[in-house]
Amino acid sequence: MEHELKIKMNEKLFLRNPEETVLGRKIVHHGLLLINKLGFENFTFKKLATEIETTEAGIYRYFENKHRLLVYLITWYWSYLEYKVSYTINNIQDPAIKLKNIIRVLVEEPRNDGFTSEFISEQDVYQLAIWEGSKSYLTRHVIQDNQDRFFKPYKDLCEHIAQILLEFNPNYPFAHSLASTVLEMSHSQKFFLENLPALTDFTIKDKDNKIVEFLESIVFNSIQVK
Amino acid sequence: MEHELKIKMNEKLFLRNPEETVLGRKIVHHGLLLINKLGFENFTFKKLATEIETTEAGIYRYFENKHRLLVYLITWYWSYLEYKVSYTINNIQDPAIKLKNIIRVLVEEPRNDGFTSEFISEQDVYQLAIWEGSKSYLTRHVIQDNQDRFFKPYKDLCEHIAQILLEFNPNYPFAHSLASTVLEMSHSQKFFLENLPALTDFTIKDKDNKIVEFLESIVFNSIQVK
DNA sequence: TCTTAATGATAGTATTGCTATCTTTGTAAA
DNA sequence: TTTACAAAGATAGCAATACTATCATTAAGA
Repeated sequence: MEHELKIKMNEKLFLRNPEETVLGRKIVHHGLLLINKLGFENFTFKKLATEIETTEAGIYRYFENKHRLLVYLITWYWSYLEYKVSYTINNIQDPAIKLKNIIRVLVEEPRNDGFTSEFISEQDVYQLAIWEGSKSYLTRHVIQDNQDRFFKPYKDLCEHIAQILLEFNPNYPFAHSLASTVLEMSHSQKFFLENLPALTDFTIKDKDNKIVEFLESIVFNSIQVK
Repeated sequence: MEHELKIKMNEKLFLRNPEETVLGRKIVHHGLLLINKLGFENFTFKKLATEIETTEAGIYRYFENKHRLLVYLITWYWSYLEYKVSYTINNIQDPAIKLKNIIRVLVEEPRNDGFTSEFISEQDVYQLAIWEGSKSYLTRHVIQDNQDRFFKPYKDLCEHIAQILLEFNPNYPFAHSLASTVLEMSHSQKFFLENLPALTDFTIKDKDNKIVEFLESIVFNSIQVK
């Protein structure tokens, strides 16, 4: 039995819910592919419209602008990750094992593992998160976007991880910062490895194992009770 | 006696060296201010031209496009940081003290401390690094830009810090990744603190001390010889 | 004084980032 | 079965962006 993952998206992210129509799903699906192909800066609604054989105006009926589409996709990813994290640590008692599982989930490129949504591919949205994730909040309207709760999935995920860090060591004073550090670095180190390898100690051959080791070492050495 | 800091910029970053002319320096100086004011996405050469009472075409004679100007400013910042790092640890033997000094230099907002260039304000370029720094490399042309050595100052700085980490513990296997983590986090955590505080454990009141503590704890717990 | 580099002034073009309007189509209630 | 209504298609248009090109003017240096 497949478990279709249904993520409740923030309604302020769109003008018309893209999940509900064929065109909407095409916009999200091909939007993701096209941003990944061109990079966010070179991506336009015009190009997407051509790709899916609709009109620019048609896309604007769903999303106010391309940044909203980006945030839509990235928040989907965070929600998806949060679900995956909850799922993988379910029934585990030992916070150390929980944390190890979480780090592995963060670092490993997702496979099609049954969480899949119909129209958002986990692999693709993971690549998007690596390349474009921080552009979702590095804007002048971050405060307003935050008030509109666009970053709630990210903050929830961070909070979740922070709570497990505190479960391990209730006196650790930087649980949230350490959680956001691990989240950010799981993307950055991967980007660096592939594009600016001098900023890391990994090689493509290492696959994900060394990044996992690195993040584990940071986490456990930090929260260890002395 | 003032020590004017002269940073040798990568020549591929510009079409005409902006340091050498009044207009060039105005472009860099006011470009920095205007990107900080508007955010990089909303910044245009047209707006900058109006600001400094020249023409768009005039600016294009110096920089191929606004991204090159961004990279120019950000690499200036990295070079400046590298200089500052070298300066602050000069004559210090103990790698632990070196590292503490470096972390403080990374986290503390620069004051006018005599390293100042004539036309680039350290405070402003520091704000730029926090808000727009990662956009300098999060592009589809990162590989080409890297081949053109645009990121050499960043990599040098990372290498420098990595070497000191290894001085402390020659067996630590993730010196470069830890160095880039500290570099990235010194910006991210600051951005989060000011804009998405739920991702941190700091408050504005804490000033920089807590971020310093946090980064110190990560670094020293990681590299400690067991 | 001549030369040349830098700047200014102006124009133009393709693309981007939208908004507006009008028509067609497909479904669903009356 | 007609009606009606929402979604999508088609088309137009407009201001801003991201450039490039050309020609005139100025300023400094040889």
